[in-house]
Amino acid sequence: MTDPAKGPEHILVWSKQRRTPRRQAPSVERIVRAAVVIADAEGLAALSMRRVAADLESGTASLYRYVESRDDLLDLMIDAVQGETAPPEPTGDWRADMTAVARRLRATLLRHPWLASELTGRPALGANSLRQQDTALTAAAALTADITLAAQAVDTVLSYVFGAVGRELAEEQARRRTGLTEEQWRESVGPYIREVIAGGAYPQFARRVAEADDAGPDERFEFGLECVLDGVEARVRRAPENRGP
Amino acid sequence: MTDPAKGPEHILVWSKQRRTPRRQAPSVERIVRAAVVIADAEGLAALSMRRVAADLESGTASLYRYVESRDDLLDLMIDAVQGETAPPEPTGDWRADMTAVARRLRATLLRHPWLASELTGRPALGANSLRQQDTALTAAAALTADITLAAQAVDTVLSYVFGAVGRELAEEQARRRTGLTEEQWRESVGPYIREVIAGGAYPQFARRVAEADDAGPDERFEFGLECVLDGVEARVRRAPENRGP
DNA sequence: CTCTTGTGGCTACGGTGTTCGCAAACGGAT
DNA sequence: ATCCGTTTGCGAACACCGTAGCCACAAGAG
Repeated sequence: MTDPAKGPEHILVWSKQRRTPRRQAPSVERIVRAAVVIADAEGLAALSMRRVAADLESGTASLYRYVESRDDLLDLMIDAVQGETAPPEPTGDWRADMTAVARRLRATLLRHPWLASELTGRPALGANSLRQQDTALTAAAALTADITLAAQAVDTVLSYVFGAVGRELAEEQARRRTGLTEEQWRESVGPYIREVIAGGAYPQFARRVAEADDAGPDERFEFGLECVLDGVEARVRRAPENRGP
Repeated sequence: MTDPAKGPEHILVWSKQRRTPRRQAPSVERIVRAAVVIADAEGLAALSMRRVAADLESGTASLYRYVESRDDLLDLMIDAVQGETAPPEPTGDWRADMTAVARRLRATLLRHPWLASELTGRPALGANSLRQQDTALTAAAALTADITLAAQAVDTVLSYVFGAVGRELAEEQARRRTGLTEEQWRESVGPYIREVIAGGAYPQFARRVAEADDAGPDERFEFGLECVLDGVEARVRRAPENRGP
């Protein structure tokens, strides 16, 4: 008769305490913040609605009062992290300003390893993403008054940053996923690489590995960035002749 | 004695027909091919082991005889699509060769919209990925004998390509996910954009949208690529002085 | 004909995102 | 002080996922 499977508040129905004393409201910001913390620390795979709810000490279904879906939450996370550092002050020196934008974007992408792969696949239209666009355009505007050209310059530079960090993250992510240290990773990949090289195909790749004088990630990024800025600047400076009346 | 819980083939045990007539073996290649088709057509989200098995008309669990896990399958897919077009013949003209590599990479990434976001997050160490690396290095070797410099040049160019296509895909992916046409998408985003611009922040972004003279994706890609190649070439040509004895 | 072996796949487990509908709490009007 | 409409939290359930264990069968060996 009495239902023993009901729960631990075993007897008197009317004596059950208020289920919860009206916890503090989750609110969109709190949810997004918690989700970002989880994703940063344990990767996107560990980010589940249940997990977020647990960290917030609220019920899972409650989250849906504030966020339409997991996908929605991801969009909010993306914009949130993009707004966590203020855009640099424009100095009027387009190259310095653009470099600052690029470095800031890189730092953001590295701080949140899930960001890059999630950004490939959804357009950044949130307020903070747009502010970043605007800041970059302001920098480029100092280089040329032609907004079309400036936009293309910005696109080119941001594309480079995006791709460079993506490749930079790839290796780190792989290590993180397997839980190995830098040392262990090298040791586990080494034999395979040696074997491939010994095969004789890929002679240039073999040379690269053998004479490996690879710089650290920072230097590599800066090298590429300088190249891109050089190229963009030269091309933009050359272009206006083609369109003046 | 008789086990009634055995199943619905209720009477004669020996009369049950062979459950399935021993379908043709899945084999790794067949599995990978099927998975790629699904991911291309319906996105990575639709790619489940059950779905692959259904398309192959085999049992789900059977796939695990050939593939260790879903993650493994993704790695195999990545390398498979990278090998589906042969690398271009090197001509000795580094710029032409590098352009060919870049265009080919872009084409591959566009043909398989899931590739870019999956590549951010795992290093490409498959045979076909390595061949691509090697081809690019061969092109760069025609520019400089310094393999370290060549490697950095390749990294820079590939980073740009990767990032540029990533941004290019973002919008398309968003549309695809919502199932809207180009037209509908523009209409659904338009009001929001107008609202943001009307807010007065983001003046440069507003200019860009207003004076929108944006070229098509192909032109944008080529513009950026030329910039990057210009910059890389100039910097590499200038560098060797710093390291000669 | 029997025995061994390899292989396909059913079943099940523990997780996921999401929905439904109820109960509790709140806020205003009476 | 009491009632009532609205908002809010959330337990339970659904459909689906990746994966492990085990069993039944086909094919080859003796």
